[in-house]
Amino acid sequence: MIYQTRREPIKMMPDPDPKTAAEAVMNASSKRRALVLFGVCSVRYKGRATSVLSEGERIVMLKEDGAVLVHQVWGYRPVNYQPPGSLVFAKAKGERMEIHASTRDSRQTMDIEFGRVYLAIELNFSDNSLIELNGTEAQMRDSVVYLPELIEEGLRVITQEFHIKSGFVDLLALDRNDKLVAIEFKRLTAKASDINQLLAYVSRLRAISKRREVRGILAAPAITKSARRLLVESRLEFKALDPRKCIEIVKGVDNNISLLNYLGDSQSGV
Amino acid sequence: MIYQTRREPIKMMPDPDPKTAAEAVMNASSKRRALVLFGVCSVRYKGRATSVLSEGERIVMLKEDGAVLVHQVWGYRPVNYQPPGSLVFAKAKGERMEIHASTRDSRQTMDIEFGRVYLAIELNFSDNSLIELNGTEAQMRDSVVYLPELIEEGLRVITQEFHIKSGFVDLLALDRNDKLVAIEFKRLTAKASDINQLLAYVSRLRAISKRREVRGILAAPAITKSARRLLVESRLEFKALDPRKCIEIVKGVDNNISLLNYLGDSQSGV
DNA sequence: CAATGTATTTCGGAA
DNA sequence: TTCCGAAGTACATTG
Repeated sequence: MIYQTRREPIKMMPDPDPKTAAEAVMNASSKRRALVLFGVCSVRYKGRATSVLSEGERIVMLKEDGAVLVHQVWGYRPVNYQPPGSLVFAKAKGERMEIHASTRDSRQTMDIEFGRVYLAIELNFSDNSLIELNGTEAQMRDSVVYLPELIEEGLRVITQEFHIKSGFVDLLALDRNDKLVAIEFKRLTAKASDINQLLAYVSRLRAISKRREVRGILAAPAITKSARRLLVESRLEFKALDPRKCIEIVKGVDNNISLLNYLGDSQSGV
Repeated sequence: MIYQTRREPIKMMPDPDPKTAAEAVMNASSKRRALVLFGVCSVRYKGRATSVLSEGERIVMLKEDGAVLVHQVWGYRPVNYQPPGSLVFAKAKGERMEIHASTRDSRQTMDIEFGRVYLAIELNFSDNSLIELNGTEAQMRDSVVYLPELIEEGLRVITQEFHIKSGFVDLLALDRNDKLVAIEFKRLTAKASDINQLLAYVSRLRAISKRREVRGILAAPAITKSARRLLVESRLEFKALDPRKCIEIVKGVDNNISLLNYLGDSQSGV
């Protein structure tokens, strides 16, 4: 007979003294478990840049993969952090508890000094799910591969992610007049830097393929006014394309739905 | 006589039922307090893209400014989120608790469904500190403004953040031969896209200032091999400049230390 | 408000 | 490993 111990998903340690808190950190780290701390701390970082954050009440997350995040009670980003793969140490120092985290190459180090820990929570969490994301730039590209008419009639795709010195061209195609077409996709409103990117690719392609004329098309849901001016001036083209509408096309192909249905929806008389 | 209630920085609610958990969320939200939840949840997002994340044990942070972060026990980034300024609602639904967060324009919505909440913590935190960051790109630029010799002898700065159609030129200067010099700073190893960016600015400047010759200098701690090839081919120049070394120069100027000290350090016989 | 570029960017993918 | 560009990017800054 096997007695299965009931897994405790969270282990709470309220108001630990510095020594207990330090042990909790070292213990969680060695077991590769996540630990969340609530308390008063200051933070120093030294690495690609340096930073100082004076004392305040914060949330500190030590993750299973060695990532360390210091969160304030506002904002999307951690105010301080160490990337995944960091090594974590902790020790009590009088009335304070210090956490030291460094990347394996020790080029980046972060030091958190807790003047007070209100609560420490060790997590024995199970989570095998990965997020499924739709509406990406890659799906915009795929939808045009499946349905080149989304850009224009008579377009034939040659290749994707074509490597040239200046970078990767999202999509390379030939138009009905056999001109080479470089297409750059953007999920969001296209701006000046996006035009520059496309222009660099087109210039490069023109240098490579001197025989053939080269067109450049930016496919995005919208474009800023100044970016459009730059685009027109650079003799590039814009094609409105919404990433959300591209999802159903990619999904439709995945589900073996006939492409003709989509053609029927988007184009009359095809 | 005033009786000051002792502020409770954290309020723990272990193992709340769905109704209690929903009330905790609504309550924290109305008081503009942060709330952290530990439990089993699934997440759906619909907005600029769409995403589905199936059930798993996670940490959910509802921040004072309306930001909502769903963290897995690994990784730097939240697996799902809503940006600051979001509106948060919660309700019990049978044995489950649902949190709905949407941006004010309701263009982005996230739904979190909790099958179980192990623990909810309301935070009454005080944190007035802002991070002080050093070694930024802006400081690289400033250090060259103060000490143009960092790039080359005889350089005279004209202006910073010069707006042209293609974007902003970090620094515009004249060299000893009165040629126009566009300088682009990068904190990290420069890559192909950075060369393209500089090249776009230089081309634009050449179009504007037809009289004067225009040089383009990329100042960064390092450059990738292929980026260097592209740079040389584009007749642009590279100048090694470490953002960490720029800090002391900017700081030195702030502290009224004579620039000559630095010149003495970095250049012999000046 | 729109527009632009940085970020201790992180992250994944391809050569 | 190096290198590249996307990101539900967020964020600050400037016109």
